[in-house]
Amino acid sequence: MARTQGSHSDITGPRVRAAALKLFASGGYAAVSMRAIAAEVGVQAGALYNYTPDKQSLLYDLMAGHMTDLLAQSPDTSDAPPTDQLRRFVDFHIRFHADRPDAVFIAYMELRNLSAENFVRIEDLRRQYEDRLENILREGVAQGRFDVSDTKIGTLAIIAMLTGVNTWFRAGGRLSLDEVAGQYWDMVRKAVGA
Amino acid sequence: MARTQGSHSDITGPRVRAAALKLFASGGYAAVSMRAIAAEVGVQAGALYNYTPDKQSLLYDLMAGHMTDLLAQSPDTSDAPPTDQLRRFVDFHIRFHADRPDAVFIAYMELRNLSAENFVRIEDLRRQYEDRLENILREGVAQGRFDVSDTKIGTLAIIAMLTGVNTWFRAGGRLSLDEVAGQYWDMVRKAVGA
DNA sequence: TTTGCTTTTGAACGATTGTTCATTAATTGT
DNA sequence: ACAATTAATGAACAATCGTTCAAAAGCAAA
Repeated sequence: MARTQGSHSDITGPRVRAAALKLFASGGYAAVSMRAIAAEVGVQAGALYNYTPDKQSLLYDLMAGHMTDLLAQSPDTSDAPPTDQLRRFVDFHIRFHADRPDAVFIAYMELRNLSAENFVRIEDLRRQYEDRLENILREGVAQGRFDVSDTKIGTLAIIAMLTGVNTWFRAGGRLSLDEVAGQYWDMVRKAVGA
Repeated sequence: MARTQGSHSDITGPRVRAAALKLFASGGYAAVSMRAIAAEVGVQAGALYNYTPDKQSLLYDLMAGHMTDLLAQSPDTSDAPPTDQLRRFVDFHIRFHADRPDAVFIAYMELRNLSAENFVRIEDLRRQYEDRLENILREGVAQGRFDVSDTKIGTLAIIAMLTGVNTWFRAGGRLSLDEVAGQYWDMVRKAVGA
């Protein structure tokens, strides 16, 4: 056998990325073989190389795509009051991350499996995202609305706290996403003294 | 060659665990071979099996040891006021984790590489630790000293925030551990309304 | 229907994996 | 000095790894 009935790159390509996302998230990049990804898609391992030059690029593309989406969709609220900006940031972060747990998991867990060049690219995107929150905190402090003694620490503390939601939140559980977002906003608001 | 000069299980055993800790933390369990661990120790791969039945046990023993230490050393403050208990918990958590970044990293990142039975054992230890914080929050709420609408969420949010310190804190950096611990306590105190 | 292009197979490559074990050397106890 | 025990070697095992590629088969346009 060779080419199979109904095979088409427009279909197989996305399925390869979806399979890699799912398996990398559940098993870890190093523990997932190209043959396992191929089996999830329903092809032989060799066919994957029509869609990625190698395994490393498959990981990098998933992570870069995720971080790019994060930056593209994060709200631009630069003319609103700092407290409103912060509230919208918290709400966006929780909802964006709750929507794509696999991509979030990979973006946090597989950094060490990136090549050196790919690592700095991803870290740059992450820093850009953190800077958006830090700018909000700085503006709030400058306007005397927030009480944060070190905005860098505040930024990292808030992001760690918010991203931690992904370790336990499951849709359909005890709490709705609205309730979770509301309670985290309450804690963040109090923590920055707003 | 066979047994080497000066070789002794009391020396090699700890070195095997130390090498595994270091390499698992930097490269990830799945990406580190038994031969790489052996090379770090300075022996051949076969010699490792005098100290562990298999690679999986090596990982489990490291994680179980870490979690057991965490529980054994966490302060028992059950007769102090909730605010004091929380302050001591925050301080302990930050310092304990800052002291052993490799073990912390493994305990959070390698859960999925545990066998099913080992996973539930480690998760049980983690839940015990979280329960200690939640009991503090509950007591504070019951006494009207804390304002936390859901103590389970509050527990997970605080632990995520505190453990996040390990992703960026390095001894000798811009901030001392005292300063970091102080600022996190400030944020936690405000977040729970104490 | 023929032609050219796209997509996949399936076998093969050398390298590496975790683990076992007979052998050998160093150490310890008498 | 000798015997018993401990600790390491190094070769070997089957399995699996990422990747390549000629061959084959489906598809689209003429």
